[in-house]
Amino acid sequence: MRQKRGGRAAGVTMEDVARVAGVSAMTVSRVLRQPTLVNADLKARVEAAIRETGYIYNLVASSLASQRSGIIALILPTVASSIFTDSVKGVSDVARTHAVQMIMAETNYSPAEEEKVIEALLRRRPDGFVIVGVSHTRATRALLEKSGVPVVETWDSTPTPIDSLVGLSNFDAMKAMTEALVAQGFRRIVFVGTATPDRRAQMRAKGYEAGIAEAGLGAPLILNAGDLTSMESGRIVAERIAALRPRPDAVLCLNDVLAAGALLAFQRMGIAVPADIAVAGFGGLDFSSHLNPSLSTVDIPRYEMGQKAAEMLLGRIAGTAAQGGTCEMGYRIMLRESTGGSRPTEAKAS
Amino acid sequence: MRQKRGGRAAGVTMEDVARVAGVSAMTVSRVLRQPTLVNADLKARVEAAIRETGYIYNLVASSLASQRSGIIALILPTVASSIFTDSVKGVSDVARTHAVQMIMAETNYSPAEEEKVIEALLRRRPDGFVIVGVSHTRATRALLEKSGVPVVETWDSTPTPIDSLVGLSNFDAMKAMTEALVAQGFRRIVFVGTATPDRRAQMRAKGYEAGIAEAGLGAPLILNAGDLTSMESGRIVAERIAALRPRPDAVLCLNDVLAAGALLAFQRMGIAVPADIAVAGFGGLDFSSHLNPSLSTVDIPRYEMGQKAAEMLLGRIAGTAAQGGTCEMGYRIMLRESTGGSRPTEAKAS
DNA sequence: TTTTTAATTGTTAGCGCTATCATTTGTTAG
DNA sequence: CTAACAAATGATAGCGCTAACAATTAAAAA
Repeated sequence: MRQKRGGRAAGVTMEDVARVAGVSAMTVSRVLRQPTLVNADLKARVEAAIRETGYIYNLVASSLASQRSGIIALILPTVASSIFTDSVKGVSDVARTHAVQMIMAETNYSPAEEEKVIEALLRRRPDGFVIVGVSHTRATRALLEKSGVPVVETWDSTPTPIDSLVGLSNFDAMKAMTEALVAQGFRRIVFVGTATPDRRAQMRAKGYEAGIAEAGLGAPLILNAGDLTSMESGRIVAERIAALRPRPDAVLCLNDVLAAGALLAFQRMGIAVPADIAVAGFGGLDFSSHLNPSLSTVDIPRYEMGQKAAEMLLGRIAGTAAQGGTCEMGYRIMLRESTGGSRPTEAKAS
Repeated sequence: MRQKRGGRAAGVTMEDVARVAGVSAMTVSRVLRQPTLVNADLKARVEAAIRETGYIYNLVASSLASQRSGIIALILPTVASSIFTDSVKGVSDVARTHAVQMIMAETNYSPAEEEKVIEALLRRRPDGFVIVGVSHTRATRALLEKSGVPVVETWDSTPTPIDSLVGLSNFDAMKAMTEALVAQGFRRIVFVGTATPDRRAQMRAKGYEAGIAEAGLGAPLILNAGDLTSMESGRIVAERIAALRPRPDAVLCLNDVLAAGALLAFQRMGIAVPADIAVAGFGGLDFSSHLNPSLSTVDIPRYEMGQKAAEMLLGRIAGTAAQGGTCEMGYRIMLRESTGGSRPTEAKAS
């Protein structure tokens, strides 16, 4: 530790290592970043000096000098939800293998907050963004476009991504599930959404409506579970549904968490699933298949979406991928016990 | 956009803003960081210039110059687990209100990986660390101590923290739950742990053993659920337990995920919970209270632990808190239907 | 042997900010 | 009216690294 400029303590620098190894700082830098360019003996000497001094490379200085932060930013609606954790892991795993660090921020499903969060992250000069969702404020889009930072949007679909897209058609997927329920013989299918005006949620609701309309089942019936996606919300909505007359024969939920909450609440009320009422969810979360009865759901490749998005982003950063790249992910309709399909019926899409 | 040094494109800098506003760069910096030191007119002029130029503050340069990154690092065993998401949110919420960004990394329950991860994060010069767990390699500890970066450990307890601690006694908590089960009349209580040699897991197992020993119930019985904590592991272990003769009358699991997996598996096998066998978990996860029967568990203040850890860390960073600060969090034994307590019995601790 | 070329290392000049001190201007006290 | 002080702004010198180029040396070609 040396004292510098007004007594500020500083750690070991590359210069210190260079002095110990008897080389220039640039050579130390090369050993760390392009070791093949350095003669083996010198390299060994430098590595010994690094160990001896306990030097820790300073990525802050490196980022400033190289104009590359080695950080990718991940923007999601919320970090405290089992729905996105697998996608986070997908991004994180890919990032790690490429020696890139990931920094996360949440928008709470609000485009305005998203704008703030993205602006804040831009100050760190990330090399790229993975953003969940395709619905942004005009300013957010302008900000990202002006910054010139590669962006991959995901978990939704659009013909006009900011940059690149790992798409998922929430509309198609939910419509397919609705059709599957109709095919199973259900006629009074109620949809459970949220009050939050989130595009992905809306697309799922619309998919349901389209499925109902095409089946000629009359007016769709949508209930909102409140702002929060939680089992508790599912429970509360289940109570409202139980009071409906005539009672629906199936409940299709925006996601598996709501569906599980509803399913368990019905059971607690003495309403048999699926005998009295069927329940289906969306998301293919791990616990769905373990419930009794097992929960029918739309399985989506959450981990793979994160993975794919990160790979695409790294391609854009490296310059090997062109702007406008798009990749549509599929989904699988998993009909399980909660909708009467006792054998694991599976339909594949895309 | 200007072209500089070999055609590299550069964005708007503070210098550009200063020129437009007709002030020095230093004044722009002050407007952004210590606005009270700047005359109101000038401030307005600078702010206008910022808007006009679309300037985005560069935290990389700021970090280098100020020796403060405005980043806190959070080290956890895994990001893809519902167990830690609330703690993450706790840290993240506090960080946000202090204009600090959080960067996360996972260790996969491996001290060796933790060492690597911490070294990698140290390169970003974070202002502090929140680390889940108190068990580290010698090198990790040395690294952190040498770096002089404030550290708050959490989710476990120790008399010798690296720096500060937001503690949780896994031993006490699990022992208390064991005693509660004994008090409910259970006599053949089996414990389900994991094969992973994780200190928190071990402490819980020891807590169970101590509870069994003190109750004079003979030899403890521990089964390992495999490496992964998942409902599937719980299911598999439940099958092994169902085959035991004489059959245990209660199953105490390392965490709620395993417990839920076991509970649901028992039901599927036609083994009634709690009539044939009781089940209890650990963690107080959201879904536990929604299961049928509702799952008895040890509720721990996950969100608050994250919050407290972050607050403590920020205090250390600001220099208002001394090293060695410790804060022990409590737990609550939640006896619910899965152990026969139909009324919500609650015992508080600490 | 001399020239050309490649491989290796070093030198220089920043990257875009901020700590520190110096300077200027305005206020208050003597 | 001037000295003494406070408040507001600016000038300077880095923070610790790397891009770009220069210099040196060794190997290959002529």
